Amino acid sequence: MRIKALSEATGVEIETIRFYEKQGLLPAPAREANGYREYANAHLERLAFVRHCRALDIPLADIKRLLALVDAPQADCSDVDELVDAQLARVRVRLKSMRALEKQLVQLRAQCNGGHGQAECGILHELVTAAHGEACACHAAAWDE
Amino acid sequence: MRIKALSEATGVEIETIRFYEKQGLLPAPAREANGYREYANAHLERLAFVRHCRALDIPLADIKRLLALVDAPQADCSDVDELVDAQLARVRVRLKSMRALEKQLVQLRAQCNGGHGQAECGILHELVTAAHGEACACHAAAWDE
DNA sequence: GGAAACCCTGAAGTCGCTACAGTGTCAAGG
DNA sequence: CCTTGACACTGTAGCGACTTCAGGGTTTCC
Repeated sequence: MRIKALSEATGVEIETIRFYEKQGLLPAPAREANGYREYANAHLERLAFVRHCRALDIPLADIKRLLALVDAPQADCSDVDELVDAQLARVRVRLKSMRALEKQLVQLRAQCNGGHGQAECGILHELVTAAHGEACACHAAAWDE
Repeated sequence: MRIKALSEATGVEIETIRFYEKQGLLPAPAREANGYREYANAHLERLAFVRHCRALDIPLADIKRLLALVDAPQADCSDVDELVDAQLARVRVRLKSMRALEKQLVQLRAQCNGGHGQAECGILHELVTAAHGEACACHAAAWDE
């Protein structure tokens, strides 16, 4: 199949497919006489694998390592373990901060009680004073000048 | 105060401060005779505002708009509303996908039951077959070579 | 034979920093 | 006087994972 067919079969944009090839995540396919790429099913599977990993937010470098392990006949796969653990840890850290973030935004949003045209916008006011508070509290220095 | 004092007062790295200036988020300060930047309290407050917004993961372009609104005498601030809503929506989308992500990773992690040296790594197997399933199910085309 | 749809390459742009290279300034210590 | 060290400056390149663009070539259909 040609690149467009592969793109449609996997839902991956054409540019991204070429990008993966350049990055060594997808083996360079055979070429037709005119130079067009010609993909086989193996490419489709490998691309699907890459995308599945990306959906798990695994970085490209790590996916490369995983691919090497998939290809390896009988390698010790404790690396895979580690990699997934590391990924899970990263995700949990971000999850935590995103939850905090949502909470703050909800609170902020509540500041605006429809008083739009007014001199003082609740949200802006909140943002400014919160920022001010942080600057003072966290690093109590340099207030002279 | 000089750039280092500002950096310490706000916890923002020096390079980042200069970067914000270049991006137009922080007004260019006065210079000493030797060319060193000389910041006033207004800069500190503005920088704190920017960082507070960044902590809310608001993109720099949006912060720029917020700053314009802070400066505007009596602008209609329904823009602020919209902006915060958009930000909240973005955060919630990401939060949702991160939660799904965590779940998948936990499940994946459970596949590995200590069988490291074996021919089949549970995790790798799972990744490969899951990817395969996706490619078939979602876009049932192009399966003829 | 002309237009539309597809394909190619290589380079640059995105975002929000971070790091570097190369240089200049200034106060304190030997 | 000279050196060391901390601080400052500019401009540019790098990160990750794409996306977009410029400037072409090919195929197919009418």
